[in-house]
Amino acid sequence: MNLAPNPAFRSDSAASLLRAEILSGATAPGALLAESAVAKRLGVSRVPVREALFALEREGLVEFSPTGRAIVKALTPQDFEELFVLRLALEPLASRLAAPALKVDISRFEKNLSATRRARSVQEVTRLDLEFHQLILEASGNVRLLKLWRSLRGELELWLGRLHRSHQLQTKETLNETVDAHQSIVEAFRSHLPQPANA
Amino acid sequence: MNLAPNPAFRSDSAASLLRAEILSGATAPGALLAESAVAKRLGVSRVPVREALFALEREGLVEFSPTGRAIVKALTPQDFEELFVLRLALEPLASRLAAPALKVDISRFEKNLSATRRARSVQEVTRLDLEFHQLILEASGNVRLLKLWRSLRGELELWLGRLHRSHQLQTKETLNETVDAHQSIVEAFRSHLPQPANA
DNA sequence: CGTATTGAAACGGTATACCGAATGAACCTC
DNA sequence: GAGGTTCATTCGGTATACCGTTTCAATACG
Repeated sequence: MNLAPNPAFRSDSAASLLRAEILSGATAPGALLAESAVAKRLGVSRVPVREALFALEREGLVEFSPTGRAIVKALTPQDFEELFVLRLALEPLASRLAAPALKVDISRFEKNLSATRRARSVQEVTRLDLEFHQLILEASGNVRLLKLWRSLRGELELWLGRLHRSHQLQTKETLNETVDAHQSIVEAFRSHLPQPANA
Repeated sequence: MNLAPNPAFRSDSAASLLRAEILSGATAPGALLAESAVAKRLGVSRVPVREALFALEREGLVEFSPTGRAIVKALTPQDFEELFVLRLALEPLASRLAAPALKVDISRFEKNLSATRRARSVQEVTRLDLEFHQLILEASGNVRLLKLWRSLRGELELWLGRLHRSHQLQTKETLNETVDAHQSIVEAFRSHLPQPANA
């Protein structure tokens, strides 16, 4: 029997830990992530830490100084503008691609939608919103498009987390707008689908 | 005095060499790029080779097997379709962003355009075409958009190179279509620009 | 003849060590 | 006291070594 092909690489573990720390705000924006220090703290050598930092850079959570130092990304309002423009281009594109070719269960969308209706915190809404759009991206069938979107998702989560911690997100509006928008997308998908034979 | 901040890292050199080999077709699609072998061939250790391979993966020239082996990407027609769809989404977006905010010299575009008119090989046309669009991406001011596009550029070059080597590109049509399209884009930019005060 | 087994070679993930460059603070100069 | 210099420390880039896993071909088995 084949074992799992990936018996928990240390670099993946390191990336997960650092990712959680950054998204939770435990490590401040602009903070230096020195390889040696992180390695000692996580109990591994510098090599897997190095790879974890590269991975986090691809996710947009970390950036490198010209001399190769890894620092926690500090987002500016202009960064948010850029991300918003790109979401507004990529996500509708994914919808157009997914609509005629949708092969996966529409039930996954409905499940997400009802979970969003039951959501009780703004973090939950934003998390489910991102998940909803990721479902669209996956259904688009364009793996490169999904990759591009993923490379933005980390930064979006980073930004939303910081906004939330500074109490600049309003729950009620976010929830209603999100549910309405998702509802209409699901309807559009349903109208393009062949009639389901049964439950 | 400050020296250049980057005195030619071995990992960059390794990436450049491997990139050239892959784009020229010297290393066949699907070929294994074993770290040890490449390291010995280039006269460096495995570490910089490793980083070079990661960089090439971001560029889409290399992909990793589930067990971590790096292989030269083998493109399918579906891959080309995906790339085409994304170009068709990203490049017009960049044009729309660049048109009102264009700050850089329009002369750079004109220089590229006239070089394209003088081009005498299909490789030259495709290279100048990619460069033209990269100028637009840079003028858009959206650095994330430029990054996304860059991550596709490598794969496009890979594909075009292979098409060319199998004689599936026609020079004449490509040239005329490219020049016409670029011409109209430059005109659009010009009409949105303030009148130049002088030369 | 096709299929399972096994064993050696190859490969990737990680640890450790070394080195030059970058950094920042104490020090000196004016 | 402000600005430049020096020097010890820190940090990243690279080389080398070790180990478990994967791979693949030779071999044994049906």
